[in-house]
Amino acid sequence: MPEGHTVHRIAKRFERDFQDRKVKVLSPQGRFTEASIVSGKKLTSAEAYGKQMFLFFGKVAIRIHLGIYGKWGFQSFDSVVPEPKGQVRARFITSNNLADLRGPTACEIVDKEGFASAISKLGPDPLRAEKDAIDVFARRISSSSRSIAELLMDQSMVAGIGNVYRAELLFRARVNPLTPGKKLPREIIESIWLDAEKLMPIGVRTGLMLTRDGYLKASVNLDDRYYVYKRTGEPCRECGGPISMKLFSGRKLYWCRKCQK
DNA sequence: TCTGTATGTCAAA
DNA sequence: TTGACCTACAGAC
Repeated sequence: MPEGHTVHRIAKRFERDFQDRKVKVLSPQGRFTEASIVSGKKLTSAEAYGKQMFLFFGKVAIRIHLGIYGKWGFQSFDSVVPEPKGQVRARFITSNNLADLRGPTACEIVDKEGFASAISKLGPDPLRAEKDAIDVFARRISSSSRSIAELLMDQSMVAGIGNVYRAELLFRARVNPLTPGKKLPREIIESIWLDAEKLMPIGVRTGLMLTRDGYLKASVNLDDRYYVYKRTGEPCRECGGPISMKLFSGRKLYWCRKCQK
């Protein structure tokens, strides 16, 4: 489930189970030919920036982007390392833990410059609580004539939001997704940012994108966790009208025409 | 066994 | 704007 919260969650897991340990790095599938460059070295840190994760082995890092298919699998073991199943691009092994990476868009070694270059392309990340982030976000949004729906998916505007959080944040703000950024009042833009800062940590904590009010109550059925995402034609939870969907910039955009005018 | 789908990004047309 | 990338899985035949 690769929006930003997933990547931050994975980075925490690497900190817990792999950091400060010597890690064997392999590529069972064979396509991560650079694995040997860092294999056997100590993992010094694991950092998430938006949808990208950097595993640092001293001066160099592995940059990983899950893309749309990418997934991680974790296992603990006592003595015998389990055989890899399916297409494992990269495998990380300590004495008792392993992590398998499948189907990433990016898995490559970067040096300090490569790391700097990658993060320089990103806007502020609501999960990194950077100072002034809300101002940077508001300034960028309000200086663009592109729609807010496009802008929220643009990683140079804000890092870590994807198609699900986009749909849900815009519904929660009752904003029409096609509104140009520069037409949005400043307080609405700021409220979207603050809402992302509120929702995304819940995603990190639970591993689920829980976006409805009351989301943390045990009584909420997981099938009912979204307001609009993937609910085409179903009744809006607020007004009862049908949820709309259209392909917009190649991605499915969901919204309620009545609530999000 | 085959088809469709997915929380993403990039390059080519 | 479209296709390519690339993996697993659900559901239809």
